[in-house]
Amino acid sequence: MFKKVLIVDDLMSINLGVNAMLKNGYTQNVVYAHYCDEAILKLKRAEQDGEPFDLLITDLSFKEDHREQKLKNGEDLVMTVNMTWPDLKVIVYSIEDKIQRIRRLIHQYQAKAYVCKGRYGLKELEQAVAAVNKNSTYLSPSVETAVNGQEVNEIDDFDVLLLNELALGLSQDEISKQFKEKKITPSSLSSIEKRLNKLKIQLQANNSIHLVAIAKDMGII
Amino acid sequence: MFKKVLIVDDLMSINLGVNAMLKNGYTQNVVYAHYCDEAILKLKRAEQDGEPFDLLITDLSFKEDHREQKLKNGEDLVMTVNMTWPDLKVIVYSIEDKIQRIRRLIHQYQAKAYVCKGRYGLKELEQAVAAVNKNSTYLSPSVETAVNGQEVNEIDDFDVLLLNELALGLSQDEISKQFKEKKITPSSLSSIEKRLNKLKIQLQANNSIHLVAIAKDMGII
DNA sequence: AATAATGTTACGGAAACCCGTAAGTATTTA
DNA sequence: TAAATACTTACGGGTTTCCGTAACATTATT
Repeated sequence: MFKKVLIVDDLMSINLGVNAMLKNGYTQNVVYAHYCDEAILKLKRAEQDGEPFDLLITDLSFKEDHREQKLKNGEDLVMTVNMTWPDLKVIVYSIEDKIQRIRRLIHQYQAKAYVCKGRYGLKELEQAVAAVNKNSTYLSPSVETAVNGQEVNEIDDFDVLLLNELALGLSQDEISKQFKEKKITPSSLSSIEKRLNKLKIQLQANNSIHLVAIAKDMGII
Repeated sequence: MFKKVLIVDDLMSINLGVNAMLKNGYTQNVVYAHYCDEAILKLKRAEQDGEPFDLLITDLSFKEDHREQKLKNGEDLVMTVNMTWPDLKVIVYSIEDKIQRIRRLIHQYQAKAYVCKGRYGLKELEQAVAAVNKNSTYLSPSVETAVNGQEVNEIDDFDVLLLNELALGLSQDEISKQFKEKKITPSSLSSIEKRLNKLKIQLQANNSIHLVAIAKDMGII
């Protein structure tokens, strides 16, 4: 049983199903938030009142709105939550299926479960809640192997940064200079070439354009 | 009033809300399909039985499955429907917000309405159904201006083809040769360079990598 | 401490890209 | 039909990328 559960999702229709499931044996106290910023506020308030949440279920993608939001998406939210309330258990429930992003959520931001919205989404979410309730973790079968599989990729932060700059239209020379200014190593043109070459082999890209296209498809950038 | 409505969407939870809305004054006969191929079968069957559908509401993105599907996504479905049953009215209801794709759906495949899933999605969908019922059309406010606005872009099929080949990792020279084989004009390296140059100016890209990244973000490819 | 292994930087030449100019071809307009 | 316009192709040369080789620096191993 959970004492208090916070659900963050801007699409009402989905909340309904989740709510029914939770009320059916897992908790009596379900609170909703439709924006990430709103979620943070409710978490803070609950903490101040001495009745903190012990489970957070959140989507990843939120439609933008007229209201300015500090946290633009679920990944920002999970990151912030992990830094501020490291003990709060987090389940991500999203249509998103970019492996790299899911990896980040699980390994870097300590999310306890990741469930793909889909045909069997609700059923899987129920299993996820049960698992987290028992201090275990859960991953949708469709992403399980991909996330826990041996680190075939080994794409680190530097690689991601590099790919991002490339996708922003900077030349390799410009990236080199920029890295030197920001004291990011390695920064030589040669090293950048070498790193891109490694990535091209890993991701089986013919050239830099192909590389960025693949990286975008995989959700690395 | 509609005689028969087909809803295509693999996420049950969303269908519930839509169903409630429709039954509330628009139709008595709502049928569901969870796969695009299944939708086609039901459309054919209904036609054979002399009781064809007169409204189709569909999502765009479908999770893949163990079952092999000919039509992979909603865009394929809308295209096929438009070719096979040009009189069947189509409403697209999706989280997707890539302008170029929506443009294609409306102008090329004759979809009657496009509604963004979101905070006010159900409300907007209701307006869309009402509009289509009166032989009108409907677009979510958030995409309305973008779709109907003067063709700022002017990006044609050739441009899209070109960008696609580029994103697949072909060099400009390879693309030129391929176009010559396939009798696609213009095919000279020079023309391809020129066209890419035009696109870089239009989309404000620094180089080809940047160009492909932008095109992917905009949903052009 | 010496060696090995890995990571970073440097350099040179071939290939690809970028960009301007201009000639040739097709279409439109007067 | 002739002139004007737009489109396609060709070419040259500077820039960037690509790829191999190799020197230098740092870390790990024995």
